[in-house]
Amino acid sequence: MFSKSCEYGIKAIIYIATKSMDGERVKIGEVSTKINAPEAFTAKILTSLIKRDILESKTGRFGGFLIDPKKMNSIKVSDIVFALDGDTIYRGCGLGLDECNSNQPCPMHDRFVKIREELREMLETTSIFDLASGLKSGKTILMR
Amino acid sequence: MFSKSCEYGIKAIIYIATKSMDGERVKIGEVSTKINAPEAFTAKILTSLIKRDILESKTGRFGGFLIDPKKMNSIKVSDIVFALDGDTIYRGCGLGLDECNSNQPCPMHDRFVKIREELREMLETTSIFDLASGLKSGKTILMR
DNA sequence: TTTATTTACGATAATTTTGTCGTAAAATAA
DNA sequence: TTATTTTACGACAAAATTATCGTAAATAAA
Repeated sequence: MFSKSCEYGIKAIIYIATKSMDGERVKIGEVSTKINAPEAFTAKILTSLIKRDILESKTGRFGGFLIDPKKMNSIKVSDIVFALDGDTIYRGCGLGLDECNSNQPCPMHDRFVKIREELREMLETTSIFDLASGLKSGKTILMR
Repeated sequence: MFSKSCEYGIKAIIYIATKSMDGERVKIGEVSTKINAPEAFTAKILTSLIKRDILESKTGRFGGFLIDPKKMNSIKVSDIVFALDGDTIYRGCGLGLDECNSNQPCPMHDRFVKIREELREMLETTSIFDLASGLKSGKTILMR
């Protein structure tokens, strides 16, 4: 479904958000440990999410990553997915045709549109706050 | 969503099915041309689908690929997807956790289950006959 | 049996994705 | 200013996916 980068990115953001709720910055080593992902790879992904304004960082002592709590409700999972995987998951043809629409549909077009729209709707209405709250309360986990 | 192999595999099966409806065998060159895929790669994919009993082939003159018309209703898209991509699309965690279920869910588990179940249902109820009929009647296309 | 045709198979290659490493740059405190 | 800590960045490496190629095996016609 999603690339590894995207899976790691979503998990990292959720984890950092729980910490930011308490006003704590997180260092990359802690993030990668908690989401069970390679440290350097995670760092690279976070850098690209910073460029998309999804989180902030600070270098140097007492530095680390954080997410502005005021933004947690407006940042949606779809924003992270779009930043890391682009929009093929919403817009692309399920069978890989360059152009596929209701005028010139691939054999699975109508069936796919239904699923994709639900997926898009789900990702666009699920906020970082929603997901971080579940993790913080212990209802959900990021690794087993 | 699906791997390239899977996209090619589904398209190839649909195309071969339309020909088999007319009792015609198809050669690999024609298949790859009609689905806009590399010939040798397509051949390899079809070989693995033959091993899964989804289609048949015959070597030599007047050889080629065919799908038993009697099977077209019982072969579902899910069978092709499972043969080529496995079952991670139905069973895997959206965030890549090795174990993720309602007892120990990832933050997106419940939301994902809903989408995945619909996807699974769709793939398991869509037959090769359904898709080949649409293509044969000109309602749908395999390349632009 | 010989020849022509077509798929089967295994080795190899190219590309993309995933992952690693070393060093630069920034921030802070002493 | 200097030392320490932490992210930023770019080059590089490994692994997985996608794609190609040569030859073997099968089939059938001549």
